[in-house]
Amino acid sequence: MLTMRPRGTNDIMPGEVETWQYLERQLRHICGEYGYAEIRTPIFEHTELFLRGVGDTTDIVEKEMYTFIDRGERSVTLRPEGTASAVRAYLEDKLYAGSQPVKLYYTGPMFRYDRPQAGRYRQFHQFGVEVFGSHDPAVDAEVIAMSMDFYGRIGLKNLALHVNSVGCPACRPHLRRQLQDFFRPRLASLCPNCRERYEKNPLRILDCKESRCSELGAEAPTTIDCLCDSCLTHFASVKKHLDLLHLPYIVDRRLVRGLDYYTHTAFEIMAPDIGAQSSIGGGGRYNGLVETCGGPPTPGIGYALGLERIILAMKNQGCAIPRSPGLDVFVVTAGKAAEHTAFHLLFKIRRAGISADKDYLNRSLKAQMKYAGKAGTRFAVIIGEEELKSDTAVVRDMDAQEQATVAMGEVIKYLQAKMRHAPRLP
RNA sequence: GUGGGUAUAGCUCAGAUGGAUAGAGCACCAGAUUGUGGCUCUGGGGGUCGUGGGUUCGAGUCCCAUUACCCACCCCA
Repeated sequence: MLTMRPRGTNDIMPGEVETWQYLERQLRHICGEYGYAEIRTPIFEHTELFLRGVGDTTDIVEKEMYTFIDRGERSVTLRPEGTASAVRAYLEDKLYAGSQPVKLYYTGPMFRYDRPQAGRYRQFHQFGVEVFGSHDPAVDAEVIAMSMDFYGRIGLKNLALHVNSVGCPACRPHLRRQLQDFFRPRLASLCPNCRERYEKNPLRILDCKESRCSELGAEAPTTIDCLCDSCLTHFASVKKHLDLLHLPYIVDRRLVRGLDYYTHTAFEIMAPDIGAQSSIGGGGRYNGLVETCGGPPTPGIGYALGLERIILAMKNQGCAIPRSPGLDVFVVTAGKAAEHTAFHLLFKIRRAGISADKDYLNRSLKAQMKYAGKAGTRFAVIIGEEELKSDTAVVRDMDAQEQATVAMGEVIKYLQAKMRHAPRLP
């Protein structure tokens, strides 16, 4: 146990972490372009926030939360998603009092106690955005388009964008009644799960993956059939705005999504070839959530994407993932006498803004060269007895296999000139 | 929470029907006429065979349990 990480968690090691940094860089960049500001909320919150915010009949709350009692006997929970915290912060820090809309983004680890599987972990990482304070369907389209824009920039292809409207408090009861009327005679044929859903949340039956249920549900009235006029208008406008951007989408009448707080627009992005957990992002509008959490009636919309699944999809699609460049310089010593001079030079090189390292294992010249070569270092700066005597250093270009003897005082200038005239190829 | 598969060196894996000092490739380290990397050659260090029980004269190999990983259900990112 001592040397094993907890189930469903991952170490992101050198070699892999560069991919994460790359994605985080791209995400921050795109947020800047779209006018979203970063928010950093705690990784744990009072349990009641998620009970209220996520919905206490959801799977997340019913069986997936990491909840514990702290030393002050408060029940706290490792966040299973990001929206609830954003809403809490919006209220606690009174962002509703400032200019609207408020456009936020966040990224970081989320926690759900679930059985690990391809693309599913107990600690996983999400990036998400939330927009508070606007009813405008164009915002729905912006949020959707922003996610699609991001996927495109990192080179993901063959994605399917599913959109739907799940209605509002005005049309939900109507839909609920229609669905119950429809399923009542077929109740016996539904899976046990869906028999429960019939009472608690018949909408979710449409989302069931059991083949029997989905066959039965094929003829069922869907959310779209029961939408009120304002919902229909809103949905039409969202689609119109997506059309304006030439964003292809599939109207998926069966798309419901598992969190209770969604109203109006719901959407999900699916990637092929990453296993059964094919959703790489999703979101929707949650006009009632802020009020549910004790705030003023405030419209909101957001989405979240899973970084692990994005990376999985990128690997499977062969997307280019930038590698970190090697060191610029490795300072090599031949003989112990040169150690002091080498150490001093190493720091002068670094202070000049050139990345550099040296051997700390007392290795032979040959071994140091080998190490430098393997690490992809651009230059070796070699100091031995002869160089000490003449106050010089040998600067070797590892790729070009050329070297020159340079006066010690000129080494940095020489390196800078070399790097300027022949920048390293990626 | 349910089901299936896997677990042997740092990595990828060999090790029929139980009986060698448990192997290979890659990686790592050191050498190849004593100050120079990537190729080649030679040599070397490394494994309580996931863990704990059991069967047996004898278990990496069979049985049970346990843990982890992989995959699927479920759900979702």
